Amino acid sequence: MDIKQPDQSRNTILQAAYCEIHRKGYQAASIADILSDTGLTKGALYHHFPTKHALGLAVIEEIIGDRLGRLLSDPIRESEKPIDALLYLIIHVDQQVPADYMELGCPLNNLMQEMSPLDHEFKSKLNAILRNWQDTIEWALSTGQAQGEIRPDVDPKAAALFIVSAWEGCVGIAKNLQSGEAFRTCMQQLHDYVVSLCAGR
Amino acid sequence: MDIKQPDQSRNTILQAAYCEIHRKGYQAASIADILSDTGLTKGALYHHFPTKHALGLAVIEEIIGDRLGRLLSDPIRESEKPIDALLYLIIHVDQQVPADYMELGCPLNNLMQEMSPLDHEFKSKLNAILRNWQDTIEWALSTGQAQGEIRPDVDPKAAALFIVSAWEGCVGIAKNLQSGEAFRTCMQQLHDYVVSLCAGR
DNA sequence: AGAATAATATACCGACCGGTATGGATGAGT
DNA sequence: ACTCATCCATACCGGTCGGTATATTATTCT
Repeated sequence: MDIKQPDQSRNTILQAAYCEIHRKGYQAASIADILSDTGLTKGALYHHFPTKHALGLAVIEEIIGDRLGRLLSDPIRESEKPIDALLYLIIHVDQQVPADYMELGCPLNNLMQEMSPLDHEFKSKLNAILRNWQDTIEWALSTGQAQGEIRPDVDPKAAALFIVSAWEGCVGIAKNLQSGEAFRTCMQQLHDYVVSLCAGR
Repeated sequence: MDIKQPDQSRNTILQAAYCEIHRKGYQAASIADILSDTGLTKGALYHHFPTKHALGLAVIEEIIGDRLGRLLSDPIRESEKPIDALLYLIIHVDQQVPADYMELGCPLNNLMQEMSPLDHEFKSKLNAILRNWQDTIEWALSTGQAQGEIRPDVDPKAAALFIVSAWEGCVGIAKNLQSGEAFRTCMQQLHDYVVSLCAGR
């Protein structure tokens, strides 16, 4: 046995669990398979996490929420022209994401589809992430209205809800069709929708 | 034991499997639970279906495809003004569907999300249903163009792909939020998108 | 240095799963 | 009425799952 590194072990398990869950879903992800990739065993896992359920929640909070925020919210929040940032993201998000995302889909959406009707803790944590994303887009639309870019008759909250819904829908359909081509044409249509919310069109 | 009715038994099992899969997903749906609702046993099931896999495929082909076609394609195909039929469906589909659809989501989308990356037979059969739906909407848009309702610069195939994607996205998000309200506002935005494809806007 | 505690490995358990083997009941054909 | 294929129930199997009990090793504290 090597040196014991609790924090690193915990993180190794979290990452492996994330990958396994992303590939197979939460319920089909087996503890044994998660551990086989790492050099660790059940003793380590059940020392850091009381149950598989807790491990799943930790993956959501500490990995998925974090990554999604960094990828989809931060660029918009940090931009002075959030609508431009949003439009840029819609078109170029497929280039900023690991290659397997196309075939495996969005981890957030996958888990929501699988677990939200089954477990209310999963549901609330996943919905918090979704809400955060939606709020960001709503903020972008409101800011766009203040800047005169977005038409004043647009309802930012409703439009933001639709954008995240359509976005996840595009990812899901592209995953089923196993087609990056389909994803891009689909996101191009979403791009056109957002443009249709802009003033002077 | 009662009188033997092979066709009815097969159909009973198919329906029970459909409900169980709709509630829990394919992998989490257990043979025992499927049968417990019906009065039948494994002997009956494995007489009519060689494996759980074959049962799942039969559910897709004989139930899901059928229902989706009846609900979402036939009204459009049979209408003389398909765009109006499409817009009507987008707004009123939530009233034409069993109550549990809101919390359980679309059976087609659920299965696509779960199984398409895992099994190519599931994927191809599910994609065939999706393709059929998309083709219907593409046909509606093309017909709309011929009737002068839809702008000529609209790409019917791309727009149809986006509509089904966004549609499934709306259902999925509404399922996670457990909110019929969210579903309706979301579909209203999809409605507005389709209207934005119409001429004279 | 010694004691206490944290961290990890190993072996094991009961529950459940999909699937099978077998046999009995039913109905159709002759 | 006898045969035979269809239909279905029951008991059982091997395998996998999440989880536990326990022992051992590493670290930290006194």
